[in-house]
Amino acid sequence: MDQEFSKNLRQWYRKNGRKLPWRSTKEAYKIWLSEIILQQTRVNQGLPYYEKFLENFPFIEQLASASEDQILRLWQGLGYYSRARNLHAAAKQVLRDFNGEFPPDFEKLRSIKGIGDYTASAIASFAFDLPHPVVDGNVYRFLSRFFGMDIPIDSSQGKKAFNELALELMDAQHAAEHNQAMMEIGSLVCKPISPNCDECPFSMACHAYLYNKVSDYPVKGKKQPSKKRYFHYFLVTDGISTYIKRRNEKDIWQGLFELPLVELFELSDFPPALPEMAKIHQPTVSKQPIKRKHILSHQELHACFWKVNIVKCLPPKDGFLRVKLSDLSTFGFPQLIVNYFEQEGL
DNA sequence: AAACCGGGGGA
DNA sequence: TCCCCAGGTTT
Repeated sequence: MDQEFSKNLRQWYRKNGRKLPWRSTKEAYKIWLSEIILQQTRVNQGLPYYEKFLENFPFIEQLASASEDQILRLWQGLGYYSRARNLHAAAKQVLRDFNGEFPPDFEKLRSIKGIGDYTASAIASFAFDLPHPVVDGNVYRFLSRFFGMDIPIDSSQGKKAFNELALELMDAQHAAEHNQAMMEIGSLVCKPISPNCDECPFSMACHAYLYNKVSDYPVKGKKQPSKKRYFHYFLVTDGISTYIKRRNEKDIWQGLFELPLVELFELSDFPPALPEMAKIHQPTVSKQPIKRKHILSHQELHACFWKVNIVKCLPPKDGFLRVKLSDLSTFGFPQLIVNYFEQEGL
């Protein structure tokens, strides 16, 4: 334990830290909710979702008794939808196994769906003041630069090394404030690009700063190239209803809904075979599709949206749902399709 | 250990 | 364009 380091850090934090809603509570439920939402998500992007979820589910009982579809609908647009499915499972798990209260115990927290090392440490420290160090992207970067860590942060050995380092630096008497401060200085000062070393209280002892190698840290492993995929979506409608289907495969957007889809292996400017339900009543296919490129972190999606007008939407089959156009907003869709609906005025 | 899983914003 | 974000689960 390095009390001097932590003392300086926390002093900086008390003066410069942001006031955020989840920092002004000790309720484990609210802290947990914020941590799940903020996984791989910027504060400004997650903030409205945090408010929205708390309005709909002030207590964990209400979240647990909600439908997964309702949760996915509220999560729409935030990405990494397994977080939403795990959120629901975790709420039920806490009710069943822990009587509705998050346990003040790292290993028990760690056993809850969607809670890994970081989130378990965050809840343990923020809600219960237990001395577990949080190591998120901000902390990796700050420690990596300050100590000149040459081990990749995304390797198993790297994670272990940074965890041990963060534990040594922690003042166990001030776990919550120390952890908030570690992340905050990484976020506000020790930024990925052009960090504010001039105003950093630790620059005079920072390895990367002293050797003018700030941009060399943190060291990371290789990144995988993104794959291209080609989607043709069909809005089959009689002006009143259309067809949608839930994605259940082990693939992107699991649990969300989408339009009838034909996926091709290469770019094509004309529609492939129409979906089954569009082949009746002399379908009128739009001459030109609406094209959209949608970038995920690991995939590049090229989508064509074809509008198919038919006389009447017959009852669905093959797992499709027939829904009113005016009810589309009650289902959770990927952002790619939400954007298309908006362009169509739906 | 490596692959997979979204969407947005800043430089 | 590329990088990164209050990471976790699956293979």
